[in-house]
Amino acid sequence: MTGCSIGRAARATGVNVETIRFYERRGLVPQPPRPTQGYREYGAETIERIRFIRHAQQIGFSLNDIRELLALRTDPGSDCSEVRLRAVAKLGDVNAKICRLQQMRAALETLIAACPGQGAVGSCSILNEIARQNLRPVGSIHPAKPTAKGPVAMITTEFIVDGMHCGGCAKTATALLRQVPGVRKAEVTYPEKRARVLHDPDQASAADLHAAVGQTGYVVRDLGA
Amino acid sequence: MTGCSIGRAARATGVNVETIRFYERRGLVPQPPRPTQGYREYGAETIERIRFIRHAQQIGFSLNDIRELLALRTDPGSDCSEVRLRAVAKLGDVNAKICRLQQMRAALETLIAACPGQGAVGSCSILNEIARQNLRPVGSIHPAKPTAKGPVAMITTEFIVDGMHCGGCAKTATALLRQVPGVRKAEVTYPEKRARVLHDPDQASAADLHAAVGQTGYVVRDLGA
DNA sequence: ATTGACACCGTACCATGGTACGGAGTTTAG
DNA sequence: CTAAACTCCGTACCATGGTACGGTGTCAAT
Repeated sequence: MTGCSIGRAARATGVNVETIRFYERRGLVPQPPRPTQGYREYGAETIERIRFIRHAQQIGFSLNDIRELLALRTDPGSDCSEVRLRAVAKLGDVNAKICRLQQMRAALETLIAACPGQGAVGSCSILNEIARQNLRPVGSIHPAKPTAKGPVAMITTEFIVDGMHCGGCAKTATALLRQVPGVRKAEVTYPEKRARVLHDPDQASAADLHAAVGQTGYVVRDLGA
Repeated sequence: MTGCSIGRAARATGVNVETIRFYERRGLVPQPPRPTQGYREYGAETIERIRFIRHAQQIGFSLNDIRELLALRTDPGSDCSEVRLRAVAKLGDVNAKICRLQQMRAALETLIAACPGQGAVGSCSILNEIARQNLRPVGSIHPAKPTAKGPVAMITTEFIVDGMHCGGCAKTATALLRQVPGVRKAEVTYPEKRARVLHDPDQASAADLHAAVGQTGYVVRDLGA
C-alpha cells in the first residue's frame, strides 16, 4: 500500500492539516519522504503516531511529554520502567490539579451558598468575601507556599544526580525540578550527571530540590562529595 | 494618608511591578493619578483592588472574568444576582475540569496498574494501550463529542437573546456560548440583543447554542420571531 | 553632589496548542 | 483543457498570564 497525502492523513486522524505540519516542526512526527514534487507522503506508521499523540493528550500528556514517550517507544534500548515513571509523574500532576480545583470548588460553593441571590452589589456577600479573602487559600501543587512574591533573589544550585541511565531520565528529572515552586529554570544533563537550578531559596531549598529529584529513585549527591 | 508608589504597591500586594502595569493595560486597575513627574500614586482602594484580583484568581476566575466582577462591584446600578450568576457559571467550569481530570486519572491509573514495571519498550503495555486507545475516551466539558475533527464547515448562526439587562449579561452569554464545543467565535451584543455564533453545525446545533444561553435564564428567540 | 534605587515607556518574549493567511505551484476530476 | 482542490512555505495570530529588557529620567540617602 502506498502512502497518503497530508490532507488524507489529516482526515484519517481527525486533525487539521496545519496541525500535522505543526507536529512536524515540533519534532513529534518525522519528516516524511516526498516522492513527488515535494509533497509529503505518510505511511501507516505515521498515521498511527498521530493517533498516539491525540490519545496521549487525552490522558493529560503535553506535547513535550509525548515527544519523549515517542522517543522511548522508538528506542529499542530504553526500558518500560522509563515509561512507567512518566505515567506516575503525570498521575501526580493530575492529582495535584484535581486537588486545586476541588479547593476552588469548595470556595465557590461556600460563596454561592452564602449569597442571598439579590440585592445591591455594595452588600454582595460574594464580592465582599473575595475582597476580604475569608476563604481558605487554595494550595499550589506542592504544599502551600507563597507564589510570585515580588522581587526575589534567585540563586543557582548545582548538584550531582546519580542513577540516570539516559537523556530521558535527565528530562524527567528536569521536569520534576520545574514543578517545585520557586524554581525558575532547571536543567539536568545526562552524561555529566549535573543538575543546575535557578531558584528562590526562600521558596525552594536545596533539600526541596533533592527531594523532588529523589522521588523517582535517582540519587542526589553534593558536588563536593 | 498619602498614596504609594508602584513599587510599594507591588510589595504590599505580593505581585511584580510589571504585573501592576500589566493589569492597568488590561483595564483591571484604573489609571492612577500621577502627582509628581509622571510617577503613579496608588491609594488604598487600588491596593485592595489588586488583592481582590489575586483572590478571585485563586478561586478560578480569569482576568477577563475579574474585570467584569470589578465592573459590577463599582457600578451601583448592578445587582448581586449578576455576581451570583458568574459564580455559578464558574463553579460549572470548575466541576467540568474536575470531571475531565478524574477521567484522566482513572485512565492513568489503569495504565499504571497494568504495567509490569520493566521489560523492553516494545512490549510496554502503557505505550501499547495508548496507541490502541483501549481507554475510555475522556469527555470534554459537554457530553462527549468529537473535538477538532479536521476541516469542518463552519456556519454562522444568529438569534435574539432576551432578558439581558446590561453589557455584563451579554458577556456572560458570550462566555457560555464559547464553552460549547464546536463554537469558534461568539459575540452577543447588549442593546441589539443579538447573538452571532460561528460554529460547526455537526458539533454544535442551534439547539445546543440556545440551551447554553438559556441555562442562565436568558430567553432565546429566533430572528424571524 | 553623587550614586544607587526606583520609575517611566514600549516592545519583545516565555509556555501551551494550535489556527489562519497569502501567494505560489501541482494534481485531479469533469 | 480547465478549474477546483490540494500542497507548499513562512510567518503571523489567537488566548492566557504574566516577565524581561533597554534606554532614559528622577528621587532619596550619604
